[in-house]
Amino acid sequence: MDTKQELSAEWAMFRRDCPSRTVVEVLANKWALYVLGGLRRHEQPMRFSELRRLLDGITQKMLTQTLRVLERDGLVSRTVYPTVPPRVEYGLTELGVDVGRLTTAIAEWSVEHVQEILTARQAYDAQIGTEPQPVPAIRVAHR
Amino acid sequence: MDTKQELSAEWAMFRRDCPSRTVVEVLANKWALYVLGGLRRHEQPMRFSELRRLLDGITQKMLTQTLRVLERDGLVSRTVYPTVPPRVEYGLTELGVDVGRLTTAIAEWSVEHVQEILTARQAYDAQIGTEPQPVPAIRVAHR
DNA sequence: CTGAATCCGAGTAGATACTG
DNA sequence: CAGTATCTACTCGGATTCAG
Repeated sequence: MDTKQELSAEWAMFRRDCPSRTVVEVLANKWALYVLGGLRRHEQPMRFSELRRLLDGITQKMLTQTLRVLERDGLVSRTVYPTVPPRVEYGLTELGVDVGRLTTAIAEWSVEHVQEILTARQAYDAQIGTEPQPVPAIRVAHR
Repeated sequence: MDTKQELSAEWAMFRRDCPSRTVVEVLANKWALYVLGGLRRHEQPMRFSELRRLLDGITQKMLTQTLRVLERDGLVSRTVYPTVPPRVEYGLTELGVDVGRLTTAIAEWSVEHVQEILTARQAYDAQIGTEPQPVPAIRVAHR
């Protein structure tokens, strides 16, 4: 096959030019994760303002932006009802439901382990400044 | 219990003041996801430069920064060998291995579905500008 | 109600140079 | 080798205003 740098498929995903990176860049985002998680939990389409209320703290701008990106990637569906005032509903596509399992897992894991992590942070922050005891570096041949 | 806005636990994670958000903000990051994924795949501690090579495209600055954050949160362990030249190895803690399952799942899902998503993007981008047919909005009483 | 448009400060990320 | 330290360019995200 390829005579170049033999790169097993399992490692190719770490390469800069792997197209999957563009997908990861969309998913590895706080609001994208919560939008997918919120829609998944609700189990049915939600209106813009409904999502806005659920995702406490998100601005209208970020919600719009996030929804557009997810819609573009085929993870979220957008339905406009030509009424006055306008009514727009957002739901997950099949693909969105699928990846939603994963993003939801991240959010849930965070809830389950938040205490351990907060403790770790305290420990880390505490030993800052108490560490700098420049051990008289042992010399070792470096290969 | 709480007389305030009855909020079932399943929805509390979406609130702005839920501590778990600080964890999600760490995990919902491209490089954090790849660092955890890379260390997990390698199955054994990796040196700084080794990780740098694997995570094609990451700058030394971002790698250092990402590793610090993950170390602070107790997901990554850092071992310094007092040799010359210095040798530092990074590995996953128990907690890191655990969450690594989830972040790896995201990365793998991205690889598996990148084609569908690329197609969705093309479709979305194509119908931009061909859509604006202002349907003569049907008037509907609003509530 | 559902956005689009703008302004703007803060934080992010890259490139580069230097150190133990 | 494994960082730290800068400097800069740029993007993100928030606040505000306006519109269909």
